Amino acid sequence: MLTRGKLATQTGCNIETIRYYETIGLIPAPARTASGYRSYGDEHLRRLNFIQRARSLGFSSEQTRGLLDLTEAGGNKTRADVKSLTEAHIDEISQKIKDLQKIKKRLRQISSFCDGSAKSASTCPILESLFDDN
Amino acid sequence: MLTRGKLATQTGCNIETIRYYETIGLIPAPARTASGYRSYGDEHLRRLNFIQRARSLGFSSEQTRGLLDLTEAGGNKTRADVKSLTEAHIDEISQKIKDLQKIKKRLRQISSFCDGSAKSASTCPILESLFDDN
DNA sequence: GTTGACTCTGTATATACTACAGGGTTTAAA
DNA sequence: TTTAAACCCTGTAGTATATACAGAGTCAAC
Repeated sequence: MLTRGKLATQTGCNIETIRYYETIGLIPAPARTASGYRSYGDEHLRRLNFIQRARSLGFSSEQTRGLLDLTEAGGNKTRADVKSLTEAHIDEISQKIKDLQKIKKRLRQISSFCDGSAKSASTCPILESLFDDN
Repeated sequence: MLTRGKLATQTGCNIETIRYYETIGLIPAPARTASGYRSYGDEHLRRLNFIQRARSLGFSSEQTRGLLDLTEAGGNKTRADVKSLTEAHIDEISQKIKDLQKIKKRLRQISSFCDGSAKSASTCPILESLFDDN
């Protein structure tokens, strides 16, 4: 249904990256046309969208594979296995959300401070706080 | 105050990565002892902690530098500049949080499904939904 | 004052892409 | 129907972001 180029366009993924993901086994090798062109379906589209999102959120290829593997535990994983893996991922994601919210809070302070009238940003005392841990 | 090794230990950053960040200018070159050892202070510690966090959240080195630069707009940026940059970062971060929340929601569904009693995970119908966009 | 842990620099390797070259295929206008 | 643009194929090279290692110097403690 989809050529590699169309898959790239629809996902926003670089066309070469799609081939790369195939070589490292992150997306399955698609069917080929008679002339050898790759032919992708909706499954590839959804999978690639998920991979893109996970990568942009700081998950490595291996972590992303781990998330994807939850969906295809081919009989060798029990529900208990999947559950504990899933819980671990949930904890990790919760931490990421917390970290992002911290940064967002700081940025909001910066933004509202910048509503002031001074010309230069260099005198802004709140900026320093971007480094803090709270 | 801190050697490179101690900075590595306290931040969880690989010791070689610290040198790398120095070569690409992500952290400033620290003072040196008489014998040439790097000597880091609290400023380096906080900056490196922030870098680590930002990188783990999917910000590139350049994006991280952009966030850090907000704190040291050396007179050449107006408050309006800083504000619009900051707002853009806030939007980006909000999107990341949304994406993480979506994934987390799906993982929670998986987790609660796995409380069922069947032995194999391969029959779990919810797993498929990990790929969806909602 | 010697040994073990640590640091220095330079360079090599790994991971995750991204780009390019040389050639075949598809599409659509001339 | 030919032919030119646009696309796909493979292989390979380059870039970004680390990480590891080798050989030599430094520090701390026993």
